[in-house]
Amino acid sequence: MKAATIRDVAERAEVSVASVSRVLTGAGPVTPATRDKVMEAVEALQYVPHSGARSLSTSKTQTIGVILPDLYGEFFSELIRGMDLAARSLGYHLIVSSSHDDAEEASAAIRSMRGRVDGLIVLSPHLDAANLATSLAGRLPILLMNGGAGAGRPSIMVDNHGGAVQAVEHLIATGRRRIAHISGPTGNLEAETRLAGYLEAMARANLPTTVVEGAFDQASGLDAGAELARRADRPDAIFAGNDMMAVGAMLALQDAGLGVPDDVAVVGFDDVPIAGLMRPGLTTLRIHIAETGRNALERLVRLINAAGEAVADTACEVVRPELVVRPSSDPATHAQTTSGDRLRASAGSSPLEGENPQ
Amino acid sequence: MKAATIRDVAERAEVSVASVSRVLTGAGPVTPATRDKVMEAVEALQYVPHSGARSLSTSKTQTIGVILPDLYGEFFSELIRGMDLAARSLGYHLIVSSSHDDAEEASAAIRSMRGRVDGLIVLSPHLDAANLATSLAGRLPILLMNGGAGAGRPSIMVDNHGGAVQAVEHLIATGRRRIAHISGPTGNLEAETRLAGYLEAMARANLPTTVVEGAFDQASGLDAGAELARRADRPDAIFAGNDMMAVGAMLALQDAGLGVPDDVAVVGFDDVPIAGLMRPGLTTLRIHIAETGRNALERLVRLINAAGEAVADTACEVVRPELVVRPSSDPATHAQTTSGDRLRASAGSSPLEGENPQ
DNA sequence: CTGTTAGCGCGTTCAA
DNA sequence: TTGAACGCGCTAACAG
Repeated sequence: MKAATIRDVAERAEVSVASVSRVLTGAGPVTPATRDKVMEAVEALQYVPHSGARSLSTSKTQTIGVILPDLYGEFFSELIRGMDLAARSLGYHLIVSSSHDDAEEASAAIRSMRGRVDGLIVLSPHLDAANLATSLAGRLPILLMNGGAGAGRPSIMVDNHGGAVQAVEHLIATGRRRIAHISGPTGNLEAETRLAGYLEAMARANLPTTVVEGAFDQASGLDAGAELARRADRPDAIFAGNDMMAVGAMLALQDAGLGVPDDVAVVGFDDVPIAGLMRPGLTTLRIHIAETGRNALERLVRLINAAGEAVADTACEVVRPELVVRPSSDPATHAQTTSGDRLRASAGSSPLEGENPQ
Repeated sequence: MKAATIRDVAERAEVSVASVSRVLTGAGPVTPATRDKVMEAVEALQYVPHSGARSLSTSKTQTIGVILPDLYGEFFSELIRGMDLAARSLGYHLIVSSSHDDAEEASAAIRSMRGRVDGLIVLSPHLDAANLATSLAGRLPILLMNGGAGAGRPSIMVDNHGGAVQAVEHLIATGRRRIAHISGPTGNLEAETRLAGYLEAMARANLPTTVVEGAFDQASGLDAGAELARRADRPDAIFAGNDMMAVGAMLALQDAGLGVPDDVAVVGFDDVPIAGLMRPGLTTLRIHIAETGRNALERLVRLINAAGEAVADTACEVVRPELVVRPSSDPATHAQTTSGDRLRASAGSSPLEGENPQ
């Protein structure tokens, strides 16, 4: 009744377990005759190697862990999709662990990964957690995507500052002056860097700043948008710290009877799929999210394969967001986007398209 | 340089490995004195138990595998989010494996899970794969969510037929008569059941049917919507097989200069987050996606814990979708939805809200 | 209460 | 080319 082991196969095939192992792993010399006997037994017994046991003896799990703060929203799901695609093609499995708000939880999650994964990708927007990660992981290869706190460690980060500056400069260039910012939560590195970029660009242009703190989700964007809409010195543009808040803000503005972009322009960050589906389409800073995920995973695998020797890869790779102008900030783009091309482009802009989705 | 093992800890603490194990697992009697010695050594050596090895000896991995066709779109990400939340609170890890278009790929994925997981949740809209799953899994507890092909197996399925009927009846009740359907891809069980529901409801009302096949993604919804908009006998309502296609169709209609819902009403299926964020808000059939995911995981864990004995759980749990009327099908709801309440409700309608999202 | 030992299932030397 | 034996790191019996 129990699942067959390598020993059962060996007995039935009347060979040693070593031969079975050699046949199944493809390594080592094997006579066609014994190979056939083994394969026959494997078929008959419906044998499938126990990957846990294999891992223990090879000390390779062919699994990589992904630690992230949450799984909510399109940003993370796109990222994971890219990672999963890469993992599949490289023969790796993906084990995800989310909902790590604070550093303590995150480090516990990291700890529980030992012996379960060959490497880790850590997305932690909290500085503390990032430090903990590097120390707790021991000799486990780690790739940081924590928003910039991975000095001297292999990492990938988005140029949040540069992106924010681009956003603000775009708004200024299109004639906006009272530009408000809906920031991400305090303590979040990405959020703080984007805020800093906004402040710097505004200062450089000698414009007054307005900041409302959000929480990187739609609801907080809605609240912030509503608040800004009520103000006496209502802004003529809003730069939100991410797309989800931008979407919320846009709805709040519309609900308040304000036109986007006529009364208020809106710019987001990330270019999640929904950004191109909103009406008006949301101007944003495009990160090829899925592709970035794929890239991260591939780099980690490279790191794993080079374990020990080449510690040369200690660089921080920077992803430069690209400004995508859509109607939410520029009425001039309205015309182009009345055809379906925009949606198609939006859906198919990444090399990593899903197949057969439901 | 290598990570410390239980033996290293035992040596340093001057006790046996058994005592170390007892302290760490909490099982078995231990003197406070030895406990302290062990803990000291654990601290000093930064020891973390090797979960792979532990799994091998306990034959429990504390990991469950999720096999799904794709990771694209909000449906799956929401589902996984719910599962992940439940897994965390139950002390389980989640290993996801997607992009299994055909039955062969899916069964390969299932096979590779042996020895790596304690149970499996399989979402396969292909009947073949479902059958394969049940046979390939061996003695591994399995929960099917494949759209209805899990006769006699623990499974959860959505009442796709009933949902489709609800959608059509709603459209008829609001005065629509030329109701077209954008179906999911042929061969997909969910798609076919929803189509059947549409056909049946239309036949019952003595109305002529129009069906355009889509692929459950936005792009195909866009194409289908454009085609329907061009037709001489343009429909006055579209029921799409899922929300993503409904969104695409809505954009195509708007791009064609048609008003939603004035010229054409649109209804989707699933109630993914974006449904409530579209303008107009999309009428749809709500499945509490994340909650369903959580429920699935909890049930599988129950199955795992009862392994062997109670094979009583062989039921097919049915999730009944609930019609959520939004402006895309009913202008009358416009008024209520100009306030932010709708968004908030949409974002917070599930008990499973994410925290600290980015 | 503690230590010794035998597996868990597999890969992998090392002789033969 | 093959097979016997060892070890991966840990838990769980069983003695002491």
